Amino acid sequence: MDSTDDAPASAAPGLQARKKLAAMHRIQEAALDLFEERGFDDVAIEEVAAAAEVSPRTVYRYFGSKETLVIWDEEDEPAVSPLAPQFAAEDPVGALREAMRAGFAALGPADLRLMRRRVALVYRHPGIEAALILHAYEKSRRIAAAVAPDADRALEVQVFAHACVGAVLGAMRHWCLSEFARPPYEFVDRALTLLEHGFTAPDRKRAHP
Amino acid sequence: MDSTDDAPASAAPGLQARKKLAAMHRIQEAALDLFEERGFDDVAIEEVAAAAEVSPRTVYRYFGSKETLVIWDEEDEPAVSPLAPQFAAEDPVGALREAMRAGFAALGPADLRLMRRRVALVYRHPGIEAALILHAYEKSRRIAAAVAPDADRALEVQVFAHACVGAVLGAMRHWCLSEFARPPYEFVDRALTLLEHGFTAPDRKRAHP
DNA sequence: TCCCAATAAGGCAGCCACTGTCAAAAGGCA
DNA sequence: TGCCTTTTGACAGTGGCTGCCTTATTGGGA
Repeated sequence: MDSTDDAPASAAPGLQARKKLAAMHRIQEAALDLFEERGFDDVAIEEVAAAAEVSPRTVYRYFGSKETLVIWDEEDEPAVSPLAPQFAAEDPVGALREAMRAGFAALGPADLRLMRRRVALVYRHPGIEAALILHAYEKSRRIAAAVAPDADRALEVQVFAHACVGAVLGAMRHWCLSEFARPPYEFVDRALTLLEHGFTAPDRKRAHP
Repeated sequence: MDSTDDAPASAAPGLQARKKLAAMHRIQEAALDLFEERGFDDVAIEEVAAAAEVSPRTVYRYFGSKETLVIWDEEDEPAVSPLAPQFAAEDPVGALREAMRAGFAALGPADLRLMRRRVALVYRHPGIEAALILHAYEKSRRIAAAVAPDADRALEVQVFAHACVGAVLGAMRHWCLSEFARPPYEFVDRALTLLEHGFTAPDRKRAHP
């Protein structure tokens, strides 16, 4: 049905799809406002819906869960498949690093501000964090399955994927803990460098080199 | 009731604590039975409580959430602090490997059977998996904070901790996917070996292109 | 042995996340 | 304009989870 969009498939998302996307942004904005003001647990979906001027049912239809209101990212969905071939390359960590660098570089100031708000909420509420980690794990496993469909390497590739998720989420967490003092890519870069070198003896990298 | 443990608690867990632990085991057993029979989503806490002959309120008091009925492990709690000094050693992956090996070796056949049931349920239901991942992440962060309280190494240690969690969970997942054909430690061992070597070019380990 | 504090368990009422269903509305096409 | 597809909203219901209060159960002292 909608998968093979008509003539202007790639560049034209369709009219209704745009309206839906605009509504999602409006709903997420309203949700973040309320969550920051009164806390995630003390805001009912009904209030978010009222603030965004849609019905509660529509909020659930679009987002599926309360946590998704925070972790949803428009750029997140189409980025799955084109990433896969990158990881089949010689240097998968380098590919991920480059993808993250490009991703952050493409963000405008408004996008970055939005991401900060979302990250801050994620690490203030374990339930949201759990949803984010699971989301990242599943996404990484989809990529892993695309890279290595054969069974004997599946474990290795998946462990690598999980490690990447752990590295990126750890970086995001420390970006948040540092109160966003430095650009997020620096944290990701440090985390990924660690993955490359392996963990034989991380204590060697102690205070005085 | 089967409270046959009238013997004085040797290690000082207290009498009531023992009764509570016995009840928790009984409740978890009843929950696993029902979840396996009819699926996690189609079993209400009320039914679990009835099967275990306690009140629903007590189930929540003991476990806090429905997912915890599956992921709870008696051995899980005291194992936090004694693990920390191990990781400060020269070879943290080796320390984890040894801890896991010893942990699995200490399991009796009944324990192993219980773990298989729990793992199978975890990977059949994303919500339970999310709870388990979050639990593992938080535990790993507690250990990480104990190992490296200083701020500048915090990111590195946390990334390492997350990577370990990803490796172990990936191993558990493939243990489950293999239908528990081989001992679980083999999967953990393979996953941890990967962490040691780093991810500079895992494709080099390919079968034969 | 009995009684009394302290703690744990049960019962009850309620909130709210989430879902299925169906009717109303909006948009596209002749 | 009228028909048809898709989308949205309203309603009702399920069940996870919590706070509050009452009722057992336990342990200790007179």
